[in-house]
Amino acid sequence: MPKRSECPISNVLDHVGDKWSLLIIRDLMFFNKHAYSDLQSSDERMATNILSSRLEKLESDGLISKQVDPKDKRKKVYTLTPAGIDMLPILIEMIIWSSKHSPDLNIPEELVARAISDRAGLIQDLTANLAS
Amino acid sequence: MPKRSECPISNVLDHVGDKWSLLIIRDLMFFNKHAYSDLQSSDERMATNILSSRLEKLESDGLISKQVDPKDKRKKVYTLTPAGIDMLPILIEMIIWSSKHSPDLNIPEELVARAISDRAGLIQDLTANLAS
DNA sequence: AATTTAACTTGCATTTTAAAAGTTAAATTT
DNA sequence: AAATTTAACTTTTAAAATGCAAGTTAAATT
Repeated sequence: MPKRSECPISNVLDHVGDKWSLLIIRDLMFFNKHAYSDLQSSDERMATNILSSRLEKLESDGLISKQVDPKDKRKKVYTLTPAGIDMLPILIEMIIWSSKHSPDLNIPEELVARAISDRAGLIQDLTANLAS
Repeated sequence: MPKRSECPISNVLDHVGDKWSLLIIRDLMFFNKHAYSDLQSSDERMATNILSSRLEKLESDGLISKQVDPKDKRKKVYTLTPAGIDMLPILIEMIIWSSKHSPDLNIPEELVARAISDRAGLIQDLTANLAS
């Protein structure tokens, strides 16, 4: 996706403005998924060709990186780059929005509680965990 | 878009997970645009049929509302609902992300500075402005 | 050596998008 | 009052993206 404007919001959407990319980032961030098959087995059931094309774009956009698993060379290990990790605050605000406006969803209550009462601490902890 | 899962992030994407919807919300939120023609004239140049379909979905999702302008009955006035206003923190985090990772963009420096140093105050002020 | 697993790619039908032109009702101009 | 312009769309059609199923390849396991 070419740059559509100078707008910082439009810019983020140029990277992750679709139904799937942020779910990949979510899985890498919150669920410790690192393999292609892990990502494919999420509840939203992304088609394999779409997953493939999104991983390719996220990697070329610098949000994720891909390495061969040294223990099993069939496997690829997908991880977030610093730019990908920095999407975390956006995801947290989405969680907060849904907890307020879609109370019908099954959202871990303690996560929401901490996101609201200790946002900075939560971001700090999750970021530290991802860096390691 | 039907609900894809119980995930709060997926849920937000079900509402605004495309390249355009959040730009409409941005224009209503930051640029005081309220008319169809205003929205169409943004830098990103959304096609008129897409704008129309997105406005329809955002309204049926409860993020915006539409009224006839009493002063000029040709005009419709689009405004954010409380749920739409509550997307603000998500947009702010996007601005912060872009300021950090796409420094080539022309982002109002004072906005970014305040978003970082006085997030709560900024949200408070913008929200108050939108409520009126 | 044969089978299974992981990570994809390919082919094709369906859906969505984009670009351009057309429609309708209300307001403005002549 | 009639003609023109404006605002908000809708329609049409081609191009692109999506979704589903099946197929491929290399590495690991049996």
